Amino acid sequence: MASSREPGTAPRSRPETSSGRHASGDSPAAASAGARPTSRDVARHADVSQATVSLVLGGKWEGRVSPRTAENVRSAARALGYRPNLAARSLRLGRTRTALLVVPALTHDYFARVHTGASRVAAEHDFGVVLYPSPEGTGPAVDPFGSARAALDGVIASSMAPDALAALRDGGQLPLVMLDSDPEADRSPATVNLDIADGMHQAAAHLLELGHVHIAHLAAAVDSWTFGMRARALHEAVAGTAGAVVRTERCALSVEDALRAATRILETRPRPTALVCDDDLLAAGACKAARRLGLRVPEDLSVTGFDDLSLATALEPELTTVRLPAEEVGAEGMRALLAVLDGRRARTPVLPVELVRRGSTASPPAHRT
Amino acid sequence: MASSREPGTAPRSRPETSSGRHASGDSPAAASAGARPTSRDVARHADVSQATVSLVLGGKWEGRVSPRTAENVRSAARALGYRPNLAARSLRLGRTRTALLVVPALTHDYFARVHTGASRVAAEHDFGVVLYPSPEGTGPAVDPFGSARAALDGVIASSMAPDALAALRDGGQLPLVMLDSDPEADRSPATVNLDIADGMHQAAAHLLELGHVHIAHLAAAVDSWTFGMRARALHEAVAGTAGAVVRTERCALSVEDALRAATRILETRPRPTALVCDDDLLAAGACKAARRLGLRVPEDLSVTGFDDLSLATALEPELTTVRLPAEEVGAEGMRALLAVLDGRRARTPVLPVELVRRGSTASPPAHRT
DNA sequence: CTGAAAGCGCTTACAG
DNA sequence: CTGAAAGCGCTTACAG
Repeated sequence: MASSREPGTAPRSRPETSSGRHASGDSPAAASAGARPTSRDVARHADVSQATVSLVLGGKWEGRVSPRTAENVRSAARALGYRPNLAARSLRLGRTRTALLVVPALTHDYFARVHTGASRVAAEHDFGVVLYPSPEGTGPAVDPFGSARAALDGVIASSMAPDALAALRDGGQLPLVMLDSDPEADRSPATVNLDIADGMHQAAAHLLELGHVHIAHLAAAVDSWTFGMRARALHEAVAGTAGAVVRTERCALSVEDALRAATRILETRPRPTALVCDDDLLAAGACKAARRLGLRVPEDLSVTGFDDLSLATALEPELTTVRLPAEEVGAEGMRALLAVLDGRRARTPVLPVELVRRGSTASPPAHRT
Repeated sequence: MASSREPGTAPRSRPETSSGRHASGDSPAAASAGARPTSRDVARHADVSQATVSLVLGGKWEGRVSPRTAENVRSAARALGYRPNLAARSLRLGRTRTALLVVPALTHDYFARVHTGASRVAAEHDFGVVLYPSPEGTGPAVDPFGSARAALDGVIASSMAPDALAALRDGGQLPLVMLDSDPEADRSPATVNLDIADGMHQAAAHLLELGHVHIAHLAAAVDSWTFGMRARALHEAVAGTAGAVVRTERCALSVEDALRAATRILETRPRPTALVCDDDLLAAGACKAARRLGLRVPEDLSVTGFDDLSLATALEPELTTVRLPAEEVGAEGMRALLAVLDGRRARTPVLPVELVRRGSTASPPAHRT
C-alpha cells in the first residue's frame, strides 16, 4: 500500500539484479506481497532507511533518531506485523541469545522446574532457553547441537555425569554452567550447587532424633556427583551417633527396581526401621514394598525421599523428603551463564535445601507405647 | 595447516576490506586463528572453492565433483573440526529444519514421551525438535517464537485449548500440527489423535462388568477437547447400562484438588463404588482421599486413571488406567508436520489406546462374599 | 568437473 | 538527525 517512495531500493547496480532472485517466487522488485515483511519493508513504509529501522526497533535510537521518526517506524512495524528474522540477526551478531539446558530426563518434575527458573531469568535478559533431554540420561550427551538445532551461546547442564561434561565441551568451545555437579571437576566452569550434604544430614538427624537405629540407605546406582554426595553425607551423619548403623542397597533410578531392592532390605534381619532413599521415586518403590510385605508406613517403617517431586505428595502417606529449590537452581544457572557471557566472574552459589516433614516418618515401633 | 594457496580470497576489491571488520578481533586477513572455522577455511585447506565444499558436505556432489576432491574436502573439514553455521544456512535457505513442540506442562511424563517420539522421527529426517512448555498450560500460548528463540519451520502442539491454537497461528503462518485435539476445529490443520472415546468406553465397560452401578466421574476442569471427550464417552457408556448412574465432580488438574473433590464425592450417599478419573494425577488424589476416609482400594472403592503415567505404577495398589501411546503420538505428529512441509497431504491417524488392568479395580463390596 | 558471484535479512561503523 | 554500504557464512544458479 500507499506512501512508498522506496528509498532503500535505489543503487544496487549489479548486472543480474532480477535474475539473481532464486528464492521462492512472486517478488519482481517490490515489497510485501504476502511473504514475511523484512526491515526493508518497514523502512519503505516509514519512509526511512533500513538503518533507522534497526536503530529504533533495537532500542538504540535515543539521541540519534527524532522521536517522531521513531514513532513512525514503530507504527509501520506494527502495521506490517514485522518480526525480525532471527537467523539474520544471529548471523550478523555472531550470538543468538539462546542457551541450551541439558537435563538427563523429563520424568522428574525437578528438571521441569529447573527449566522454569532458567527461562524466567533468561526472559528478563531477552534470552531464550531450549530444553534438551539428553537421550543418554546422565551419561555422555551426544552432540546436542545436532539435535537441539539452535545456534547456541551457551550450555547449562544439570546433574550430568562427569563424562557428559567432557563430551559437551568438545562439541564446541561454548561456555558451560554445571548444575548440581562436582565443583572440583577438571577445568570446572561455573557451577551452581545445592547443599546436598546438609539435606542428607537433616534427613538423618530427623530419623536419629525419632529414635531410629537400624537405618538402610536405598541408593541410586547412578554415577554422578549428587548421588555420591548423598551416600557420603548419610554415612557421616550416622557415624556420629553411637549404636546407629546404615546398610546400603543400590538400585536403578526407577520405582520398579526400588521396589525390588527395598524388598531385599526389608527381608533381612534385624529389619531396619527407617529407609533413607536417594530420590522420591525410590521412596515410592520403598513404600510399595512395605505395603506388600504388610508393613505400615510410618508405623512399622519410616521412609524418606529426596527432591520433593510432585510425586512426594501424590502418595499416601505423603513423603518426608528433602526439598530442592529447583527453580532457584535454574535461575542461578542462567545468571551464571549470563555472567560468563558478559566476561564477568560468575557467582557459584550453594543453595540451601530443607527437610520437609510429612507423614512417612515416625518413631520406630520399639519407641512407641 | 599448510598448503594454503588461498584461492577463495582474491577479488573482493571493495574499498574498506580491512576497516570493514567490526567483529571480534584477531583476523587481519587470513584464516582460522582460533575462531570457528568456516566453509571458506575448509575450501582453502582443500584447495577448492567454497561452492565445492558446500556441494560435498551437503551430499550433492555426485556427478559434479570428483571423488578425490570430495574426499579431500571431507578430510579438510574433519581436520579443522568444521561445523556449518546454522544461522547462515537458515538465512540462506529460509528454512531451519526445526520444529517447536508446545506442551502444556512438563509435570506429566506423557509429554516427555511425546517429545521422545517426535525427536526420534525428526532425527531420521535431519530435523530437530525444540520443546516449549507453554507457561500458560493449556491456555493461549504466548508468542513461542520470542521464548523458544529458534527460527522455526513448524509447530506441533499437544493437548492445547482451542484458544491456544488460534494464538499460535497468529504468531506466524507456520504449519501447525495439533495433537490430541478437536479434529473439527476451525481451519483445522493436520491432527493426530488418540481414540480417547474408546479408552473411556473400555474403562467403563471394565467397571460395569465388575458389577459397579454407582459410578462417579472425577473430571478435570480444563477446557480442552480431550477432557470433553472423556466426559462424553463415559456418559455414553454408562447410559447404555440399565440401572447404572454417573455423578460428576470437577476439579483442577492436581493431586491436591482431586483429593478434595474425591472426598466430597465419597462423603455423599449412596457412596459410589467406583471412581473414574480423567487423569492418573486425579486418580492419585482419589486414592489418597479413600485412604484418609478409611476406605480400601480396591476392596471398598475402585479407581481408574487415564494416561498411564509413571505415577500409575508408583502407587500401591497400581492404577488400572488407559494407556496412551505417547511416543507414537509424538512420532506421528512429526510425520504429519514433515508431510505438510513437503506439500504432501498429512495422514491424520487416530491411534488406538488400551485399558491396563492393575490393582486399583475390583468388584464392588456388595458383589463379594 | 570446478569456480565466481549474488544474496538471504540483519546491525553497525562511517560519513554526511 | 539520517542514509549508504559492508559483511556475517552459507547455498545455488550460472558460466565455463
